[in-house]
Amino acid sequence: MTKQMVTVKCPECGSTNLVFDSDMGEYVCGRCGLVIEENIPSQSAEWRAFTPQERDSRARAGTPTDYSHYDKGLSTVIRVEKDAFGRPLSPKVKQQMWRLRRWQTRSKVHASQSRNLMLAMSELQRLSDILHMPSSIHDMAAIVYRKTLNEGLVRGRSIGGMVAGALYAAVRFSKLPRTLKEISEASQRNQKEIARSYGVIVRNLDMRMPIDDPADYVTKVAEKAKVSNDVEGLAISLIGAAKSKYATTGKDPSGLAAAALYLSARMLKEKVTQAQLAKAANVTEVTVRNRKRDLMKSLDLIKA
DNA sequence: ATGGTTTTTACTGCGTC
DNA sequence: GACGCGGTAAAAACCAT
Repeated sequence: MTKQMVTVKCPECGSTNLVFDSDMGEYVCGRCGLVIEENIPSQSAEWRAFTPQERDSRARAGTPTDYSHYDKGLSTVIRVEKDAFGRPLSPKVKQQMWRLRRWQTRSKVHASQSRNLMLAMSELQRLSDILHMPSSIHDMAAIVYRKTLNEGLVRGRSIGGMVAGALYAAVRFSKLPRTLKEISEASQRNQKEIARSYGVIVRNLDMRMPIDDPADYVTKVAEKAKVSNDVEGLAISLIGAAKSKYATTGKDPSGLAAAALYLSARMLKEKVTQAQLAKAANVTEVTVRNRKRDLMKSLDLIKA
């Protein structure tokens, strides 16, 4: 087993003491023990295996790998002193065995947590697939979830809700223009529950969330409504201007994005109807109009 | 629970193609 | 006449207290 230091920071505890374990093909944080797998392929298992045999019989080519794999497939007792034939082990191997056993006992002690994680991770995978989440977000959500589990925050709350909350936290943290609504539709829970989970996570894990910027939503809405890049660019600068003039707080960011796009399109003589933009932004035409009025007022725009 | 804020629903009038 | 646009009033949804 070769070990080498790497320069990456542990996403969980910030320690730079990450160790690469080539046998397992994963990084392990020297301080908190978090396991991080390199290059997680975005493949999911659409089945759940409850026994190793079941897993083998249903597996596709290639193992679904994922550092969130709940128990690393360890299900046997690891002996430290002797090998399978009763012969004593060399010191080097012995050391390996200790290490393995530490992991194993750890996962045994936390058997219920492992079970929980397994369920949670397959749910997370499901959501990520539906929502086409980038793998970086998926990973981050997994880490967040692990953390909430360790803090005992899941107790008394539904796993699915907490998973969705963790995912939303990852999304918000990375300033991705995804709404709570989208996530709640993918998971089959109401928004309130997920919002509550999200709140619990943010509060207890001390996550500092960047305020969500309407400009981030412009891209998304623009794409959906199929407007040109010129319009999109103008809309972003419009929002930037409005932001510096107090006019954007407390309003639905996607509505604002839609309004900015509408104004920009009109200035550049591109034809897009309010209805199209409203639909793309998942708001009403009325909201688009209201935001448009706000924008015009705060930016002293004359009608074009 | 309550009150304040924002979004939605529903409806109306105006201009244009 | 249908369509896009602008507005309003009232209901509904949301949020903090």
